[in-house]
Amino acid sequence: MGKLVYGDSADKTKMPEIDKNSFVPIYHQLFKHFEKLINTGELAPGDMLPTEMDFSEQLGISRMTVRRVISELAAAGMVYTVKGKGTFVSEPKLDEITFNLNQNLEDPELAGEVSTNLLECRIVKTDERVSRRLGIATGTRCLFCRIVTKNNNIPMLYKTIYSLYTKRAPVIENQLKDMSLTSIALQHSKNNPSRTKRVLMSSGARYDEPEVLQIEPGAPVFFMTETVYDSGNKTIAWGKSIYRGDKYRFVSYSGWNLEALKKAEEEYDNA
Amino acid sequence: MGKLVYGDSADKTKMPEIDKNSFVPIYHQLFKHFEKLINTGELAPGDMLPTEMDFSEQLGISRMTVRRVISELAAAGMVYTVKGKGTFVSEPKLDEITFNLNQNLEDPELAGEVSTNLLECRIVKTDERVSRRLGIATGTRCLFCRIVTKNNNIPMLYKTIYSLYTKRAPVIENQLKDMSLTSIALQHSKNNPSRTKRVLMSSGARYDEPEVLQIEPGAPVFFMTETVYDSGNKTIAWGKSIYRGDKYRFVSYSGWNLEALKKAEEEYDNA
DNA sequence: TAGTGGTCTAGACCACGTT
DNA sequence: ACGTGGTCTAGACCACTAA
Repeated sequence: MGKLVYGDSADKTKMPEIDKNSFVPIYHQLFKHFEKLINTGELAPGDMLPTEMDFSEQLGISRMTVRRVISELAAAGMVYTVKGKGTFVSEPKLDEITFNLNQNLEDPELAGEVSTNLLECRIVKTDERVSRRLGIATGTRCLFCRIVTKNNNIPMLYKTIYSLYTKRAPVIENQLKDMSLTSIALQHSKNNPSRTKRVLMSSGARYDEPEVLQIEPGAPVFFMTETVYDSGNKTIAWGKSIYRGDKYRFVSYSGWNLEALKKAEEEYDNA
Repeated sequence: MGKLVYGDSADKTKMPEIDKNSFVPIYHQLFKHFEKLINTGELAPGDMLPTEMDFSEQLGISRMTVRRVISELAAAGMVYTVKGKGTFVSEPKLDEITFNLNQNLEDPELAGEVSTNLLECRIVKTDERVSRRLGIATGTRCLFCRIVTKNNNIPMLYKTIYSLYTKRAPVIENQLKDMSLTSIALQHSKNNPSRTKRVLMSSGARYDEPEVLQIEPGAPVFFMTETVYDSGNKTIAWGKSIYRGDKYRFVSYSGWNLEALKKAEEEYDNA
């Protein structure tokens, strides 16, 4: 790896220009400077950054301000610090594979008229099978719904949900549009949801799924279960979602910690 | 939501005890204090925290130290700040669904003897189809491999990869064990990988997949493509992975206190 | 011993929201 | 006018690394 010490004789030329009177905070100017150097490869993985004192002295800014920049770069995964040695450029994390489901629901491919059909919605007393899933006594009152989401009138997603019905709030069909299991649980259970667990599987369409989603039996689908817990670790809702395999795909990008970068930018934009 | 202002008359009783002489940094003690209050629900979403000055004065610590704690809580998503108003406890983000693939590869369910079989591995000149995928000229030299990963001698995962072969490094079979596409690209391409894109789909086994994975044609599988780019946005490797649907499942937790949830489940599973 | 990052202080001034 | 968080300073002392 490069042992290029970015400082040495080239100090002054490599130092960024900081406008202290700008409405843009100093730490943000410095952050952008390093973000660019690292992304363009001018600073390669393994390279050492100038020391905090170098920056402080040569730019005429406080060491604490320099430290803020470095800690934000570290949070973004772009650099790491070693006590007693210095600050170094990280290797990009290429094997961190995380698929975000929410992004996908707003996929441009899915843009168009989105509609939600409530196929069934009623209060049921749980049978043994559902009771076991929810970890509650058989015969407990539950809200039971089956919902299909369509895009340009093509069925895309089929949800079946069970939620404790301890609040006895009225069930309003309009409110169920785009409703997630957590918001349904929030509306109908006295216990507020505080945690969820989701399991994603690959499966073939079965039972009533082919008919509802208008696909062949056995056609590829994503099968996801959701379990919603309250703060006491009690299950208050359970649901399954069937995503048409020919319509949904999950995308993951990795490299530099893009989320942290986005966050930092959003925070700045909001401020 | 709760409008309980945690401060007011109860200030002193609610203030944490800080040991300034502890080897544990003050900011870490304070962070743990709030993490606990928020996880146990003593501080509920919407509640306002004491002001930075309150802490600074009543605990006898610097405001900058208090600010560090708050910024770390904010980075963890537990609180948010509003300029001119105060610091407030966030709602847990229950609908942030992210499936992490790496966790899953170390799934306890998959524990056992893991072996990697190299079905095929040679240098090829790319045909038109592969060239288009890699965005390179037809006939470019590429490393081509087909790998199957077995667990207790049961095939679980079937990978096919293409990587630019510009480095002409020797291909050592031992090194291919547990090798990701990015590390193969790193070894055999002169251009260092800097970004990857992955697409996850639900599919049915086809082509030679049923035979390799010892499953029925059409059986549910996760189908994932990976594309590796260098810093100039050029593709340097491409691969597809077929995960047996009956063996792999992706789990996602969201909300507060994820560690506690996992623990509780493990205890339940063991019981 | 000299240099590095890690923690912490006690102020300063500012922009913003509420009263 | 006042209180809030946001930015920034100019120091201090510490623990760790390396020569």
